Amino acid sequence: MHLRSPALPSTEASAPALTQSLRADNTGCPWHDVRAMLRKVRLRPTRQRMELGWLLFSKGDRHLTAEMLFEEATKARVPVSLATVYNALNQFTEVGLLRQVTVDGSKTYFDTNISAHHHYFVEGENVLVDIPSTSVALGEMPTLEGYEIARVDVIVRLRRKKA
Amino acid sequence: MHLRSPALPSTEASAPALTQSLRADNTGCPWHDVRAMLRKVRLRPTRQRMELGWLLFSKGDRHLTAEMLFEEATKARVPVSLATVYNALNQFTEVGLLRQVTVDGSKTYFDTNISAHHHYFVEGENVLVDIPSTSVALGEMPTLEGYEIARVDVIVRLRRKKA
DNA sequence: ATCCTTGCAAAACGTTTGCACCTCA
DNA sequence: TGAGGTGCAAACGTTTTGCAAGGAT
Repeated sequence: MHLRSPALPSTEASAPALTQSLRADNTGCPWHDVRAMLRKVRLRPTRQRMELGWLLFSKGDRHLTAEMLFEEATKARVPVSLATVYNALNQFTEVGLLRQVTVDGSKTYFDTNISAHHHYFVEGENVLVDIPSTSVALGEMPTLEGYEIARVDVIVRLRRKKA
Repeated sequence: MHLRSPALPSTEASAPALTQSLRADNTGCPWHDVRAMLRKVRLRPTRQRMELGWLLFSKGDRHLTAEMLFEEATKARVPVSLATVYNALNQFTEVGLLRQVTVDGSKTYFDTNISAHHHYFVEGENVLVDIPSTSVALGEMPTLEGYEIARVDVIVRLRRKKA
């Protein structure tokens, strides 16, 4: 899975996520960055979290499932168990380093881009692509009394146009 | 689960879904309606599908999981297996009588309101509430070349405001 | 020294499927 | 009667958890 369509803009080529918000202090040394990042959110900089953090945040904005990250770690000869990948992803999400994107109920995607934005989801290919937040104008959103808006998720489901 | 908050508008009180689109031919006799509905979509009007259709569509717009519908059937002394509930919900969705709403990856909700609209999701309570389509103004939506928009899902996540 | 994290395997969860029996047209 | 639906239990894929061993401060 995770086929990248030629028609889709590259989502992996934007500015490294390490330079964003919580993940500031970019000095050019990735190891230092991930360590600083982990310190900032009060997670012990263990070898596994460092490696996973590096895999996640050194390549721009990404949309990964636990399985994808696990495979990537395996290919990169980073010894880590799947359970630890799940743990790390959940912990990173809890402290706001990642954002969960729910798209079809079967798989959970984690987005390294934690700024306000929405998503294309390409049906059949199961690829998530960011929509720049400026492209979507949400009108005023009526809130229910006693409640406040925690987040607004917009998913634009695309299908390949038939010629 | 499925707690209904007093602050939320009743979602079960709108016009019976049976009167909508595919589910037209409302003559006031529910059994006749469900039977007609099933005939229209070429599904055999078996006892289970009739009962489930009745439970689903005779109470206005609803957001149910398979488990919820199964419980409801059980309480109503309708003998049906969970597998059959899943089958029926999936078949109803395939033929356009229901719409699936994915909200958090763990459970799949089925919405009896198949017209264009979006949802509130109340965190913690796990309740879905329709947002009238007129309340949300989506700006122009850039499509990717070679693709067309299949659907746009908007989920406004609400949390209880702390006093 | 203490608490936290890891890895593994097993459990949990929602959902789907295989198959014998039943039922609707 | 025959295509198709049902029920049960077992299989499934994803995610979580319990626990013993290892690592961080």
